[in-house]
Amino acid sequence: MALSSYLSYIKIMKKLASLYDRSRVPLYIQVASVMRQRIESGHWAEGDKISTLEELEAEFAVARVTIRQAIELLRNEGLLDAQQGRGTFVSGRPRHNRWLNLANDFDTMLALVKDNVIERVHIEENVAPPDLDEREGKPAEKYTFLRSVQYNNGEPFSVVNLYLAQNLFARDRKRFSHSAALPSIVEMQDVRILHAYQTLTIGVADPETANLLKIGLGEPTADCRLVLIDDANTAIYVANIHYLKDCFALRVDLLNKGKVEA
Amino acid sequence: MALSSYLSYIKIMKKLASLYDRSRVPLYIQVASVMRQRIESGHWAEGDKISTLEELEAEFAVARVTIRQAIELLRNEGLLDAQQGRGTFVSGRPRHNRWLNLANDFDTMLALVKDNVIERVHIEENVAPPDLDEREGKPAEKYTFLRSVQYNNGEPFSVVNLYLAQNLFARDRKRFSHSAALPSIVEMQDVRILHAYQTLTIGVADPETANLLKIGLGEPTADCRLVLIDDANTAIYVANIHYLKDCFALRVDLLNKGKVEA
DNA sequence: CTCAATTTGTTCGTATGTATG
DNA sequence: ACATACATACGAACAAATTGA
Repeated sequence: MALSSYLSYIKIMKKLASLYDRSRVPLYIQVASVMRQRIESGHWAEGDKISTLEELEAEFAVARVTIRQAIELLRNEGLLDAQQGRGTFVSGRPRHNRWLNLANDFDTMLALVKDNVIERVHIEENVAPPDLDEREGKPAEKYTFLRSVQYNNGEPFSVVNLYLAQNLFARDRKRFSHSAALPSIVEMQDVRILHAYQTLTIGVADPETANLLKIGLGEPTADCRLVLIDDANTAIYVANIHYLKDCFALRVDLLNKGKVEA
Repeated sequence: MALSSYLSYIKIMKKLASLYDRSRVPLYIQVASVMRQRIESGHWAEGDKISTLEELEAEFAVARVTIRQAIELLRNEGLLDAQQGRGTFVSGRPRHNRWLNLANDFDTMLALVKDNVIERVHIEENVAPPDLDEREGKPAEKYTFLRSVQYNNGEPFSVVNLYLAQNLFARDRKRFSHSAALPSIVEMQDVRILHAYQTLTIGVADPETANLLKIGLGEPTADCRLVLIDDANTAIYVANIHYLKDCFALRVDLLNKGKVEA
């Protein structure tokens, strides 16, 4: 059966060439993500008529029904409005979520943390040290592990997993248990912070984080690791912070030596 | 049929309570993402025996087959090795990709860009200005649009979409067409850059970006926008850069006023 | 007003993928 | 491994609404 095997070859090649082996996420969701981005960025402005189904089919190289599924998703989000015979229109813009400007110097970071509404969801004393990079100083003997959730307008936007040197925690259990740790540490006159290493990467939500932030497992998050080193080269504060991917931006004027713009 | 409607109610509630309505990404992929993260972060170290299927079923609250699908994915990536009767073991770690440290001040940015291997994939002169934020100065009359791809070890890791003021481009077409624009601009003695606004966010790959970076549509990327403002408050350089999510980190010592660590 | 072109909406059949128990 | 249910995706045909000539 030369013909049929040739046909199945075509079919397989088509499959391989498709976008599908690169991500395995349902196609209509991928398409919807891109369209959502176009609306959010203003590339498709509110009130605009977007491309026709036929054009979108061609652009994304998918079937009509798949485009319609994507549009249906965005309709439910209130972003699109499809009208038979007329076209599909942009009916709204996702609420602007980039209200949080991440800190880029210590003072800004402090100011940012001070206003945080936090909820401690877990505290455990005398735990073993977290893994540390070679540049991140030496571990203290014991730590207290604190997990908290930050809220903005009642919505969770970040989860903090903090290892705080046990001796520091013991100095003011009450305060550390109920409010942000950073200001408390800074106020301690005898604690000298020599370094505050911050590392920002893109990660994925593990089950706990996903639950606390109310997002799906494996969805991307902005992961910020903050390590404070004291004058004995001890990592007294090791925080892994997971931010919702949409809630923040990191704005800097590179010519202004790290000063953060408002 | 009171019973059957009750049963379907149960079914629906179970569905709603599941992780599924939060992300719609196939469950086994979500599970695989989390397990991949654990390996990458060292939480599951190479050679370790990971939890049994039963434990994983319980932890993720999914069926056994779903766990096995996730494990199968990671087996194909060479990260896991399942042996009947013995258990499942970590057999490798995803290649360490965080080789790129994003710049946080102008000089570092320049140094970083100078070594870039770029490939221009598109050039178009005399295009209309891009959308500008109110803080991003005034647009020039015309721009040249340049799209390029950056490579590291033959692998693409970022796509740059650059709007360069037309008059600047015209001053050295050849050089701008084949190498990074930033150094060329800095060398122009009569061009004074007053601001270099950088904004980092998490975005999603549109079709062009996905193709150039060889990733799936809608996968997360790190989006860096860089706008240079000259002494006439004109945005002479507007770049939207999409980085692969895994290739970079942004490391800063917050106490060292924006200086970037090596 | 009618006609034709355009555009979205609906449906069928088929194949494959996902998830449970 | 199996049986079941439902989701995803394609292609194609047809229906219904809108627009403008």
